[in-house]
Amino acid sequence: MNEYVSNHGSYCTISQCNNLCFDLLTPVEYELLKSKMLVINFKAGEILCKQGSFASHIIILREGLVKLFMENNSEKLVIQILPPNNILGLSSCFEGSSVFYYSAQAYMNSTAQIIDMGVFMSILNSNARFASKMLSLLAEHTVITYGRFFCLTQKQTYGRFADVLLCLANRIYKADKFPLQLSRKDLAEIAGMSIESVARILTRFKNDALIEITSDYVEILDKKRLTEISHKG
Amino acid sequence: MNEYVSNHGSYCTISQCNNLCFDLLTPVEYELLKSKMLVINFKAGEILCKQGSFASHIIILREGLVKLFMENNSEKLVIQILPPNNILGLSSCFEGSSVFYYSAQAYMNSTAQIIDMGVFMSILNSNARFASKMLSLLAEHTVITYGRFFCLTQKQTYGRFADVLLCLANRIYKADKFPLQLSRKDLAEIAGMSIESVARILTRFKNDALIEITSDYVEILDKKRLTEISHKG
DNA sequence: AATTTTTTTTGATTTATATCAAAAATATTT
DNA sequence: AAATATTTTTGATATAAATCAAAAAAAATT
Repeated sequence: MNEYVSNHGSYCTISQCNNLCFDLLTPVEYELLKSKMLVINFKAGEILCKQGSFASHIIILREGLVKLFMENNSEKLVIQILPPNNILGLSSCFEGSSVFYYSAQAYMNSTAQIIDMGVFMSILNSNARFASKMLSLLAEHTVITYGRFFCLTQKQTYGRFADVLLCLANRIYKADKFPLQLSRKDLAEIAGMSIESVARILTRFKNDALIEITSDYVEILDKKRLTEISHKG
Repeated sequence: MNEYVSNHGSYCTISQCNNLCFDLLTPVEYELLKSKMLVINFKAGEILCKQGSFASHIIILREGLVKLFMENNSEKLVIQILPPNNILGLSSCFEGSSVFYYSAQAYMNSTAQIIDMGVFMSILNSNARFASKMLSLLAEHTVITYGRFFCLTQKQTYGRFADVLLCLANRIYKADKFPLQLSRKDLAEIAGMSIESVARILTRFKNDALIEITSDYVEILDKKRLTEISHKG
């Protein structure tokens, strides 16, 4: 089995684009960017950008935790969960496009830098290394989306949920024991299943001593078996 | 309902990145690129690139039809169907990455230009407008993947299959009557369902006078209702 | 502290769709 | 043209997971 396949799980939800490389900008470009940049605080539950609305800016999440999702009248799909130091809106950077293709909502109080799209695009068109870096970030993000796409379409509930737990531990909280800031509803949404299924899987994982879960934290007890479950699907 | 949501169907499978903008290159860059470029013919069924293998090149499909897919031991997910004049491998263009994250296989005899990844990356790092254009192409591709992700995870079989038919008509063949070059197995794979489900849906659509299908062509008779089915899911 | 509201868990039922099995149709080979 | 192999269709059954319903637990409000 090749390395990538065996890593589907860890590619599942979280981007690792931490280095945003404003150091690639010239002083003039940096000043220009700063002059068109705002810092905004979002409260838990607030919307950072809305699917279908005019993509007038690029957003860099600096603190907090955010979900990207698509929705229509009845359905909702979480595309990705974004920890701090990730950029949001790159997929709207193409000619003829001027809208966001997903919404972003804060799970908790969050801080973001908001950069004017026009300025961002003009810098892209003048600074090759910066543009390359942004291509690189979008590529990385896209690969993560592929992994999640595979996970949600090919694996069944236990495998999907094992993936979610591993992602939370490995990518978001970077610890095997982490605070439980997400509700069963949030988890269900991320894992693409019903709330009841989440409850059932949690009880099962708990009984099998794979995890410990209380009202305020989760601890992964048997990462090896959880990874096996993720791979089996 | 916003415009994007109502367009999920048409975003479902096919990229429209036709203009590849080698005209953005300087003469020197163009010569360099050409010197490191090969043209290769692939027979139906042949593999253009293999998931997990070293991404030593960027591929531009010039003729034919290709599917991009991810697979593990037992499962297979078609990420996208690529008509001619599309670029393949941009998602491997990031630092630290050197592998393809999907495989590509030709549905029919196809022709592709193969460009050395090192040369491609070095041009990206020196030509801002070219790099911007590539970012733009990847962004467009990513948005299409989002649409397909939504389709495959949120819609059920009839909606998904209506989407596939509409995509074939609108994006690939650009006609309501088109040759049936894909087997039921191919269609099932694209729509993410079993072959038997495809057969059942086709009989149903035929009986309801939505389409006409023979051994060598498909004709869409009622695009409006098919679109409704796609939207309802 | 008692009451109300919300969230979570558990059990029973339903449903969409896969799988299994076999027949029919089509394509390929002899 | 006949025989064989493959693909497609149709029907019956199985299954994973959603939905429905209600109880239990936790959180919020009075």
